[in-house]
Amino acid sequence: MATIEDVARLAGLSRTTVSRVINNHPYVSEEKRQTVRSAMEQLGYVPNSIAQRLRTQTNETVAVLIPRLSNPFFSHLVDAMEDIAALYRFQLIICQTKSGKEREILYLDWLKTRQIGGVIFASSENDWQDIKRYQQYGPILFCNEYPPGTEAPIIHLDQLQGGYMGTQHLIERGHTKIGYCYSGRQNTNIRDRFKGLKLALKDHGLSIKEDWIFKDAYDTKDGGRIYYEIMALKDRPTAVFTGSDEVALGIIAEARRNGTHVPKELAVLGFDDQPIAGLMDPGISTVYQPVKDIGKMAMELMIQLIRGGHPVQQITELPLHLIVRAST
Amino acid sequence: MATIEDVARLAGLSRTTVSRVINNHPYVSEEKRQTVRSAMEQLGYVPNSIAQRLRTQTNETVAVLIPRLSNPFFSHLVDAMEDIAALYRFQLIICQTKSGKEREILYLDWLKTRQIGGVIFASSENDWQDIKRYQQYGPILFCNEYPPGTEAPIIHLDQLQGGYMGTQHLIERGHTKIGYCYSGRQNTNIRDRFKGLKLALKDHGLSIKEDWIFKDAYDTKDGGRIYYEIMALKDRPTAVFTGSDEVALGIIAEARRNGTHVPKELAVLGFDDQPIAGLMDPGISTVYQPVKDIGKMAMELMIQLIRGGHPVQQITELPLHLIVRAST
DNA sequence: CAATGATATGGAATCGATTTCATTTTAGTT
DNA sequence: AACTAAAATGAAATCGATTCCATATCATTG
Repeated sequence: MATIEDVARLAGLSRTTVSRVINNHPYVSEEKRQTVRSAMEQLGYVPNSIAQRLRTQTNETVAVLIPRLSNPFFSHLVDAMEDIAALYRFQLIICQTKSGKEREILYLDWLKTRQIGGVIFASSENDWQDIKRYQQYGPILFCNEYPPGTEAPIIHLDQLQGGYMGTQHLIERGHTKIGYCYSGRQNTNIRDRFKGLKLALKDHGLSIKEDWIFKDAYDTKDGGRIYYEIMALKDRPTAVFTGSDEVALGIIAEARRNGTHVPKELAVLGFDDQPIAGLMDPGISTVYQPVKDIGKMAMELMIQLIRGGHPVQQITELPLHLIVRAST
Repeated sequence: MATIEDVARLAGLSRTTVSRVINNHPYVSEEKRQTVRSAMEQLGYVPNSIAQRLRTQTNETVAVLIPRLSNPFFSHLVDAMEDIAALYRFQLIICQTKSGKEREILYLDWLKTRQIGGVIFASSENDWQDIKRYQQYGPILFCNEYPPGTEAPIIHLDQLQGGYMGTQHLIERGHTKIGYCYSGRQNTNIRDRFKGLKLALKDHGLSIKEDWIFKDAYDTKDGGRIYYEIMALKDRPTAVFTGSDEVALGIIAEARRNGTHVPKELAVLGFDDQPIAGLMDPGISTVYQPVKDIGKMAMELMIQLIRGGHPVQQITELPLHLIVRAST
């Protein structure tokens, strides 16, 4: 591998001049510039970016922490982030935390050892106080989810508004007995969404029964189980606000198998607007989250911060959109 | 940020000794070892890995080139790769090529500039000759797809066997008029799969009509269109082997809407075994690809190569599995 | 007791770039 | 022609580690 030294020698000039040519600095005569260029060409020289990073103390790599990539929400989020990163020639490192506290810290340590320039949390299990101490090593920001008390830039979706909007839609369709499913995990997003639901109910003089709240709702299988749990109730909800399209799909599939009409006997509202939602028959009404938008915004901001911007404790909140199909 | 120099000064020892402690080298007395340890502790010192990389000329980061992350096949593949990378404390960099030749080369240049230690191609648009020249800068291997003539390690799925197996299944179900859909792109995988189909037909004294080959089949929408194309034919296939579950889903959905019975009037075989395949009613028969397995194997091999293994021109081929549901 | 090998430690070179500072050359002004 | 500012160039320091080589101490052995 040719080094800057080799180029300098071949060109009969100093390393300084070669460096100036590489970095397009002024005060190099056109003649020498050409000499250097051809020497670089001849040797197939490219600057060693590790050496550059060490010298300039910059690191144009961003780590993104997500629970797992096979979750479509996160793969779409990272997809959008990578587009922006590539645009600025930044590198994007994938870190799957598997929702583990220790894994998160493991990846944060990469910030400490200067392996990466900044960290975007797309989900987080640790408390803010434990993450905070890493801020001194580089910019940290949150996209989508964030721990309570976060003192760092946050770009997220207005889950409260999403919960409110979805619930209001069900109420407008004439439902007064509305059920709710959620994963059972407690994070800001899930909490806010539930707050939105309760707020909408309250604003319309309604409330939710304890029996109508279903936990551990992650996938289609859970949806199937929840269908039976609903049917087993004496006082049943006539509509369910599920936390995900998968769960909605599970409920709808089981309902069909058992001859329960959707939405007449049971209305089902999904969340996410994943491809399946539009393809099912009946199509699943759902709440669309502008994932790509927050992904792009987060990466844009991160790049600015790494390039020397000042981290402002700013909160950006994007609205969710209701997509009405046939299931409600 | 504390440097090794600071630690040495505080401990009253040389940088050499501190380095020896960091790297667990012998010939350091237990006493000094403790002195160094506590100095490191006191200063909150961690070695700068950029400096380490420069000095040791090692780079424990791997770039994975995929068309796009929102394609579930690739997000699952990368998921598996990241698990292994994390295990060895390697970094995984995501590179979405958007199936663009130039983008591929852009990322390959990162190998040249030493930003990354090795590259895994999960798909590739460039010819082998154009990729070959980058081998001198670090290990390159192919996982899933590869250009003809590749002289690098390949880990892939036996698409020929997959095509054969799927076709044989349809023949066993009594079909003699079998249609085929594919993306229209030409890569080794798609070609091999088609070869498998033709081979199975030939072995049973059958053949395919030009009219029964449908191109530009990427998603559900295309599936819908293809359904009508099939129905418009005078001499119709009674079964279709689609290149993806999405396309199969599109055909099935449109068939149902038009009262065409699946599988009686038209049998549909998918590919990939994506979650929807099992959830649909009727469930989609499909060909399952052990994606996680090739992902893990590829990353294991890459790490060995980066650690100084000898790249052998080896080809690892994993079999596909048939999953029979209700659509065939 | 001298010779030898194992253990411990540090000085200085090195990895491959950028940048400061000093020096020389050129161009412009009076 | 003399003077000054701008342009061009290079020597050497620097980023933060590792490692080669030299040297010093210690224990062991014949």
